[in-house]
Amino acid sequence: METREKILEVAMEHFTRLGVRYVTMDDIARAAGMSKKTIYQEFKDKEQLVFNTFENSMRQDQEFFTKLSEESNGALEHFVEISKYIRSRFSNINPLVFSEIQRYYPKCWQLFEHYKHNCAIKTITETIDQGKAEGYFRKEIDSNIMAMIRLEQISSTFDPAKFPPAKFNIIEVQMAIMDHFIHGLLTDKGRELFYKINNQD
DNA sequence: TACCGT
DNA sequence: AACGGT
Repeated sequence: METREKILEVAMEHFTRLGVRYVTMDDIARAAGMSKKTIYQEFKDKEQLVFNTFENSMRQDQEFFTKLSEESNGALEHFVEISKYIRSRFSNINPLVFSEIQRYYPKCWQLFEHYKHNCAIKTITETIDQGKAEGYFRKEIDSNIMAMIRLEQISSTFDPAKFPPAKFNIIEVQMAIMDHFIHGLLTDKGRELFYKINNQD
């Protein structure tokens, strides 16, 4: 594997599991089996490593979502698949990582914000529109407003002031909100399919 | 790996 | 004292 990719992979695993500030450059060098010098040849400083690590991971997520929407059999299945992905993806993430990045790595946080406003809202809006056309989602709802609400819901689960990790399991909160959100969109026909999808596995 | 500055 | 950076 390429040196740079190896570093990004090790860094992502460490940052998400233990927290960005807790993990030192020495830790990453040791885990990647290389010297710090090698890391600093690829990345200017820790801030850049953090930025590139999350940038890389978001790119991978984006690729996954694109593939998912190409393969999906409709908007509702798509939402359910995304829900599964989120569950697996976030089960290993220390929920404190996001507030940590917001506070100490503002450039990296801006990357998240940029993604939210330029990609995520568009993708969710399109999926809701598709579900309407398929007759699974209510036509009277405003797709764009619901997409924005959905993003705010997801963001809120990572805010320790709203859902303290000591009291709440983030994955459970995510799943509860997702279920509630989808029910708000569904037509009778959609609800029928939704129950069918949920009971098949 | 040892070391320095913060 | 610990950690980023050389």
